[in-house]
Amino acid sequence: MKFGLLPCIRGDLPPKLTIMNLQNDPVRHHTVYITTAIDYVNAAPHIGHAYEKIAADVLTRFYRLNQRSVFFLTGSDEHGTKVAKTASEKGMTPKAYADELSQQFKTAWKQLDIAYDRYIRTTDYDHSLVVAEIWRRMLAKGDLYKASYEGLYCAGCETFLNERDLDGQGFCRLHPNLAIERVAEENWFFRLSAYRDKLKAHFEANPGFIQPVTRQAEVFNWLEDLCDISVSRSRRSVSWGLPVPDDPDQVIYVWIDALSNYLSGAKFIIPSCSETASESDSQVPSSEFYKIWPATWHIIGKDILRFHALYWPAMLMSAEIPLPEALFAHGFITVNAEKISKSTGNVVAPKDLLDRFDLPNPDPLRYYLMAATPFGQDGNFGEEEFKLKINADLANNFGNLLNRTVSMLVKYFGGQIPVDIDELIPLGKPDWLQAVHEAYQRLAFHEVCDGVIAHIDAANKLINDQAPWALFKAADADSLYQLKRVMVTVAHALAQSAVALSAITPNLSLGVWQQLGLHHRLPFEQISWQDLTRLATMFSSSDATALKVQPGGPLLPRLDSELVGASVKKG
RNA sequence: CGCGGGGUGGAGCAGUCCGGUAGCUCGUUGGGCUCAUAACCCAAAGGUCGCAGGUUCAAAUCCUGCCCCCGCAACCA
Repeated sequence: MKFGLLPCIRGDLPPKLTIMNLQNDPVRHHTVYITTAIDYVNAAPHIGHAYEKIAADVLTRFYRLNQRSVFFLTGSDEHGTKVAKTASEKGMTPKAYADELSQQFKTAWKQLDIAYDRYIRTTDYDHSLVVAEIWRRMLAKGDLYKASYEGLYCAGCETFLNERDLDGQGFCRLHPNLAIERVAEENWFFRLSAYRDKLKAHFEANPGFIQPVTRQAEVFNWLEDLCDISVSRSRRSVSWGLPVPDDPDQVIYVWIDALSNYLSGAKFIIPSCSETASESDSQVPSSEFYKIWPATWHIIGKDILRFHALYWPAMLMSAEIPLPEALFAHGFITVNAEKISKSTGNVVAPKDLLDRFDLPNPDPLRYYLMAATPFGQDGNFGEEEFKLKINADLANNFGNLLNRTVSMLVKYFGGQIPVDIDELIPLGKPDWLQAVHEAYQRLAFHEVCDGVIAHIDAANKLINDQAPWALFKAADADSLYQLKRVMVTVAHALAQSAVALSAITPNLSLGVWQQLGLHHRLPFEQISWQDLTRLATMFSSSDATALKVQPGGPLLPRLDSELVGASVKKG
């Protein structure tokens, strides 16, 4: 028996959809709202968690670079049986345990320069108010009903399964070693099936809603047998969770609780000063809410697409709240081609990884994760690949270009960037900046990296072609003028590249900016993407004040082989 | 009829949705340069884009069938 008490109606699938950018409207001044999945606090943060947060952070920094107001939310999911169980094994209260783990996540994100605006915890007070409010709205809409039934409960999935979810022996396909329990209890259900047509209509009207597009067919498949879902548990089976309003024997099911975090994070309810005051004292939603909501991007893992593409929009429709603009489901990464798992011992804290390679800042890790795999596909973090990629792109190309450029500017011009030239030498593809910008908007971060590195390549080639050292040696007027043009062109390319890549490598980009002596003219924090096209004026004769480079040594030391001698695997 | 991902020069990968000279990094071979982080630049070798049909003027890309690989107890994005 399906847990849906209503029959499932099959219907036509939406036609194949094409990608469309809904997020690029330049005239929009509404805040860009970016969220990540909230991490379950039953395990310490690892590189897989970090991957998603880095991507969201990159996107956030990109929008900020474009002078958009951005609100970036991340956080943790802290309710549920597993947390309560682990906490009790450690002799802690669930809350104390969640405090400890969520602090670990916050620390990890700080180490990776994840610049979130709020870290939400599902144990936050305002979140509990939001969940209750959403529940009441869904109830008032008539979309929640109580039903008694006997269902097949899988403790591993923490959910009830359909017959067809079981294998031939009557076990859950995902958890074949766990016995399926026949549970009869009175639970609350959400009338998800009633939203099938509305969801379908929404997908059709908003072809960019589910990204990447390769995921759309999967969602349409699920749409076919959309059934009502159980949204509560009895308190005796799940004690650690938010209570169902006016039904204290029931605890709200994890997804209603977890998904609502996106509303809480957007200040759906701002609690009164006194916690004793009821939320009814406040305006709901708060006056701040629609300054942030709807979400521009929900960045999620491919495993939770179902909940975000179906349950979440239906919940919002039921609660009469506008839907988010888009979801982006990324892939999973393996470590040295192995799935991240405790049993293989390859669960590595991001900080440990930085330490192992003796990295001065998280930029190489951020860069590798963004550059090595198209966002949306599965990827791998391989130590050897990491070392090669970082050395090739960041040390040998980017860092070394800066180093040789600054060195020559010192040697030939006493460190002054010569500004008395008429024009720069054409370099690279004319529209490369535009292409990179467009790649950011598509979350095609690997294209961003490729595009910037290609421009840096072009600058390296220019130096070899023009041989500044020969021009300097020739010392005639024409040669010296050409020498200036070459050096300024390269410095300009470096500056542009640094800014273009700064969403991914904020620390390295700042280093470039400082070494070129640009920081005093235009503080790095104040640069916008629009400045990139005007940057040339800083290097032209129209601006008479000379720029002086500030040599700072190698931007990023090469990763030497002995540093990776130690395996990522830990005993 | 479980679900999903993938098979592109020696290695690792883009490109596939919207068909039109097969691209990148590493490696290999030869050469160049000396400003620079044993770096950088040039050139060369190396691919029947898993197989077989089909559509088309044209297929890595679209359609059909097939083969192979990977993940799916728990931990776990």
